[in-house]
Amino acid sequence: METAKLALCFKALGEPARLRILQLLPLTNKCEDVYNVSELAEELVIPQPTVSHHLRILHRAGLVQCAKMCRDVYYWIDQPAVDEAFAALQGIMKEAK
Amino acid sequence: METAKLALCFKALGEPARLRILQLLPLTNKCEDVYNVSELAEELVIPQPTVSHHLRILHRAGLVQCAKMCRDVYYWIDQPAVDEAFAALQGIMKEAK
DNA sequence: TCGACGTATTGACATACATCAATAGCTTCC
DNA sequence: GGAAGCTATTGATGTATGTCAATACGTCGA
Repeated sequence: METAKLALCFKALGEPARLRILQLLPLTNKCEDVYNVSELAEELVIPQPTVSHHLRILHRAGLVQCAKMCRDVYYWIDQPAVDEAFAALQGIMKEAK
Repeated sequence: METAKLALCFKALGEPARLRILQLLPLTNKCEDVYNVSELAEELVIPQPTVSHHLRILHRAGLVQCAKMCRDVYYWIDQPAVDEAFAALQGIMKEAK
């Protein structure tokens, strides 16, 4: 992974509001009883557009995926992508002699 | 680890310039032939104050340590701290049902 | 078709931050 | 003691970004 994309991943993770969102997202798309965006906003006591903004950043970083179901949009964590980011970081750090 | 400190770690990692610095830092403080700050700056073609600024951010996040040797200051990666940050992220993500 | 609901976008605003030049603080060497 | 070298700090500047209100867009149900 190039460093620009890797930095994008960590930048996405470097915001308390987005970490709070990740706390509420499922690790797969197979889960039932999952929050849609509005429910996330209500749960976090954060305006819905702000939550949508943060989800967009997480999605652009490739850390979460989403699917539209009827009127709702559901997001979930792309755990392999998270693992890959950390592996890339380890790779960068091990370049040192 | 509280989310505020965790976000600080990832914010520190979310900058290409700082990832480039990490590429040059050793994983322990036992290494020989290691760059001091000025040599890092020269190697990266980044002004020395800018490198110092980034090192400060990495240090405040707890991701690197430093030691003063004579006139030079040497920085190295605190790998246990990096691992701990990733473990904390995994813990946050696994809170989801 | 119209209204209600869920989500994304836009615009405005304040704050955070990366970057660099200048320079201050220390340490070492002559 | 003074010059040179290494690092950190300060100040200035432009850009990036988090936050929110307003609203547009799309979907569903009556």
